[in-house]
Amino acid sequence: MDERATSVRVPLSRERVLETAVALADSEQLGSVTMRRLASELGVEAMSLYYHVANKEALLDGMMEVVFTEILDEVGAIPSPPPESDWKEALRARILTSRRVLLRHPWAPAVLEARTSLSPGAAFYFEGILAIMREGGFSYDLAHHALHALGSRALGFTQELFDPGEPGDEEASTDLMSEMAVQLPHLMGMLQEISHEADDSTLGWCDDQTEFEFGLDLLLDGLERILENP
Amino acid sequence: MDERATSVRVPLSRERVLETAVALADSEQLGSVTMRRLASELGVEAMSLYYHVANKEALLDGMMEVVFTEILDEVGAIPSPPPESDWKEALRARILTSRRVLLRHPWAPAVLEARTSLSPGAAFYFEGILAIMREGGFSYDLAHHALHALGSRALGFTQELFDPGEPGDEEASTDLMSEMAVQLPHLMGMLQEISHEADDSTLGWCDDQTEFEFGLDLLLDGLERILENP
DNA sequence: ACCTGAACACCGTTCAAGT
DNA sequence: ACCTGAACACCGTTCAAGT
Repeated sequence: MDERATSVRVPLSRERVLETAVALADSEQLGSVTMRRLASELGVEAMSLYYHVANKEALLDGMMEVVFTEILDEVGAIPSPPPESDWKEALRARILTSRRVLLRHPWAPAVLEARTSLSPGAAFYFEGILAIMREGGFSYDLAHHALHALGSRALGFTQELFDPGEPGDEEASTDLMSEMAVQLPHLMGMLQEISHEADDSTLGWCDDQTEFEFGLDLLLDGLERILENP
Repeated sequence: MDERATSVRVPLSRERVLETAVALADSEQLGSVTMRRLASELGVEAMSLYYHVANKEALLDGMMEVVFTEILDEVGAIPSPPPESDWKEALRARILTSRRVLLRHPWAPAVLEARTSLSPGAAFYFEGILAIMREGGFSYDLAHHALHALGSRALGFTQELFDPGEPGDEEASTDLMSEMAVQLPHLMGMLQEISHEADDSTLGWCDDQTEFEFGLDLLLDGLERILENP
């Protein structure tokens, strides 16, 4: 039950610190990862962490390296693109693989956006993306534009700007609803139509995976057009 | 010089609190907006703020409402699209206007992404976007896909995942550089080519505005194709 | 080499109290 | 009605000290 009860105390190490931090963020949330809480999870005092990690920023960087290692592992499992192969399919597969890993670490996108410098793990990931693009005939210039256009989609995520929540939820005050319908007719129209369709969809209200792939394919198709008619 | 020296103390109000908070985040950074700091900026004790604002979360929501009011003001200044007009141009103009406002409030995207519920200001903004799409012949279903595909681009921003920094900066250790060139040939190739081109570009290293418009047009053109060949 | 206790300078927030 | 002082439970981090 209690790890701290084991007779031989496992000594701390940078890896153990980072992996415990990742597990903590996974099972609770990023906010739960404080130096004190993480230390207690490891059966140790907060200050001991500073022996293995420079400060909290370094801790977050280290957590991201753990995630990138996972991504690169899974992406490496994909057979590298056969020569002259379909760059679009290769990119799609790599990106959706990265997405699958990030879905296991929902806190990672927020950390990633806060970091400004390019970490080694990220560099290797983008190296792979660029290799596929070059193989597919992209100039460095087009590849550069493509990376910006994809943005976080190149890593398999987009941030939802809002969560429409359950329709008709929270009191469902008909007054408020009808007032909204008057002031926001199109928004209400869309929400109603979408919520109706949710009935025959499998993944509920807004199927994020479907939406992600829709946007991704829109961009990939657009890049293909530019590539073919420069 | 010092507002607190004026004989008549301007009483606090929700508006004054929110506007001061926005100004503080603009001139410094979001991290500078603490209850204590904001209070001292207003010549008041931290606890006084709680009379006008429920808590820090409500303060951030209020700050976003200030920003959305600005966006809606500027967007309203654009003549609403003449009937049967070009939806693509109308969308583009609206989105680039929102972007111009957000560039004045660089902290706003981060706050927006942290919030989960749809604020009134955001609702009105998206209502306008949807109205243009519907006018242009979008079904609610396509409009819904389009909103997801655009993501934060609908509001005029994308988050840069990393800042490549000055090339050859930070010691410019040729050892490190040549090692990177071996392990990351495509990434280095792209960065070198891009940095060369920066010389005849006006906006420096990576012209964000150009990149933003490139990605935006890729998506708008893609949507147009879907609309015309359903 | 590795871990710790005490302390510092910060947070957001409460509560009872002042005018 | 509006503002405040003192206090609480948290942060990350330092530093000198223990083994």
